[in-house]
Amino acid sequence: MPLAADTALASTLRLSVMRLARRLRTERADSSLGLSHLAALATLERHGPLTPGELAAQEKVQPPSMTRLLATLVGAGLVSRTAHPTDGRQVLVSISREGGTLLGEDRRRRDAWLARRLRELEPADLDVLRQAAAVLDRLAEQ
Amino acid sequence: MPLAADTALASTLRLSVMRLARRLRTERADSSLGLSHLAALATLERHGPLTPGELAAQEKVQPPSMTRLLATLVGAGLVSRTAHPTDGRQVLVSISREGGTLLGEDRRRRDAWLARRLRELEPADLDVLRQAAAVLDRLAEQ
DNA sequence: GACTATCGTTAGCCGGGGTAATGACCTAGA
DNA sequence: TCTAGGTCATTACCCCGGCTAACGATAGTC
Repeated sequence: MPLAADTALASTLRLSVMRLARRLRTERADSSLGLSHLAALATLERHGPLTPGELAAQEKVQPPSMTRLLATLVGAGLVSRTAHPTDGRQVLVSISREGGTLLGEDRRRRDAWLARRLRELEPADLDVLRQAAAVLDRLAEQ
Repeated sequence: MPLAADTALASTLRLSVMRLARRLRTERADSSLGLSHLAALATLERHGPLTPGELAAQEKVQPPSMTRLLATLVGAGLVSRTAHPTDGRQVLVSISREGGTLLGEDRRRRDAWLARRLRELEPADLDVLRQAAAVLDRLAEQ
């Protein structure tokens, strides 16, 4: 009965993923910036300069929340605001050199913990994870 | 060079897990109770009656936060407070029948989405996930 | 040239986390 | 035995990061 097997797998897989996600999240208890700040920074790095509105949409956050978030980032010198070339209402936000550096460090630090744990696994397990990563991505997409 | 391969895997695996976790989290946009409430409820179901302090420790939360959280749950009739048999300072908190029911429903609802997605995968992919779940658990533990 | 729409921001609310202080109760030592 | 100190839950209060509503400035349109 493949259907019953699927729901059982769904249950255990959900718990496993959430547990590891929580662990990964807490393994970043520093950097003074919240997750949302880092996420916004990462999006800016990926997409290049964006308006606050576009960034808010990307991050699934309301514009006022993004405004406040940007105030923090600008204050820390991690992003900069520039005037929009043609539309006086809009603003362009771009990541600064410092922002890119901080992002890289944070990413490296978070990967470090997981990489250390991975080193304790059997090669066969690593292979499973390698294949699983792709499947997990397919599950999450859309 | 297995070390470089590990850090690359760490990076992609971290992103995959976090992405799926976010997706699973948002696939629960209702039930009026926050994640912390459900987590506390689940812990009570797993461990049986606990004192607020023990529960707070389990949930990695400070006691005052647990007090407030419990106030909500008690108010909703999902848990009940009883006096500690030997220690007058302490309190025992246990999940109620309604709490168990609500927990089951929430779990079922969350599993449903994932189970539906799993049904669209190849059997080989399912096998990978089955093996991966165990490995992910091992990564998260401790 | 006035009217409307859009954009970013400001003002203020709320939930859920934290620390500090409080009160009830237990426990050990004089 | 009773008193001093420790432990537990709770209360009071603050912070952070979401949200909606309201507002000022600028574009676009008739």
